Amino acid sequence: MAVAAPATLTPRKKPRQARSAATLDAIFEAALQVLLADGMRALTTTRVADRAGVSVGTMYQYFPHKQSLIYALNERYLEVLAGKVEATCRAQTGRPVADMLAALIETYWRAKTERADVTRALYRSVVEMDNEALVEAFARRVDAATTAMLGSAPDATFGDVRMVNLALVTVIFGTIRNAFERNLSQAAIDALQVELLAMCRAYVELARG
Amino acid sequence: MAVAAPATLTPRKKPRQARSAATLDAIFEAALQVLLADGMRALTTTRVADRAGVSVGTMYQYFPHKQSLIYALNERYLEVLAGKVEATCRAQTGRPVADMLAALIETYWRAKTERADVTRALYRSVVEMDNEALVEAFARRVDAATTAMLGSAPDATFGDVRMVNLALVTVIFGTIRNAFERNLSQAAIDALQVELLAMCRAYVELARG
DNA sequence: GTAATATGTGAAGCATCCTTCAGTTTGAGA
DNA sequence: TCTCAAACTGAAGGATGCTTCACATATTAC
Repeated sequence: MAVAAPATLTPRKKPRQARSAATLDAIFEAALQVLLADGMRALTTTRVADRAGVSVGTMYQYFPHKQSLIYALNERYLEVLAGKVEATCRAQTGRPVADMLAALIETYWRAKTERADVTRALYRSVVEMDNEALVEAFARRVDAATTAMLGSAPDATFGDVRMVNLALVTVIFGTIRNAFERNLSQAAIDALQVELLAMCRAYVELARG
Repeated sequence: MAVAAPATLTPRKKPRQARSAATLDAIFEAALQVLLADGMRALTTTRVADRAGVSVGTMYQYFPHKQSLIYALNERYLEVLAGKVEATCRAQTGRPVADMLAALIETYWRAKTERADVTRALYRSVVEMDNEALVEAFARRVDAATTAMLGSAPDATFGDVRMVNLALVTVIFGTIRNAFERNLSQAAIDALQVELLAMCRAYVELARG
């Protein structure tokens, strides 16, 4: 992420020995597991530390407070997600718009599906803490990648690429999140993906010069 | 809402005198204000009671615990929202699909815009507490209304109305929520609404028999 | 006017949980 | 091997906040 994390949310120190790097990983993993198993409510410092097999004190050597742990957790997740989207955009540069759309939707959809539970759990933690800046930065990064991709399409030139891009990105991401928050059957979800793609393609058909 | 609220979330008693009805209103209003001003974090029983001008004990006469208060708050909000959507659907019965879509989007969009702050604050409270059942019921209620509306269109018959409806509803609601969670300029938001409508219309054009 | 019921009060109990720190263990370099 | 810094420990401090209950006040019914 390109955001300079607020000073208060910055980790206390970086690991210097292999041992402590492992500890840090264990803490992250434990936090995620607790979040998954028992939700945000149960995400207490003691519980995370216990599951990570370390003491609370250790956690406080890396994070000045609980919130910074959660912040870091989200940072990690969004980093990976943004990376995936960017990779897709790079791979689709110069290809037909219809392909771009399919690839973008597929990437995002799969990222959510693969670990729908993690997605949901983390999303809750984002809401609870004030991590809007993180999400904002993620959005900007993705916007840049998709706008560039769309601009490179050989079979379409848009009057206002930025507008078309905003519309597509908002619709796609919003729809996918909405789809996963309702407890739909797998069949319904799959069908929805197809419809979403159809809708985006129809829209682009209209919008291209 | 059609959900039978879980026993643990049911209010303790119903007001019998005008006095206590006013108290209840004050409590709801206070909870909303606290939520708006300082977020979920600050929503403590004492703070809500203070702002409502009653004592904590009074709150506990109506709600068995904090969570049930928040549950009731969301119930109220979703009730109003669902009512608006249903009204729109009724009004649009038998009209051209294009009009239906415009009306549905307009209704939902306006409901969110009117009090975007309330919407956001409440949404957070929904996520934090486990009020998924409430949201689920809301979704079903809206689904029923919109499906009926779509089925009544004179200028379109759909192979699978339920599928088309699911797609439209998911896209529209998802997009709108996503739009309001990013801090977009008013201009961008307005433009997005237009694009969303265009997209939905293009989709329906494809989907109708 | 009086009894019965509804409504309201708020200090105190109880539980939870974040955070610190003085002290111990482990690892790296000389 | 020895020394120093890094890493780790976990009991205890301190703060917050939910919930209760014995009591006070207001309203209604008779």
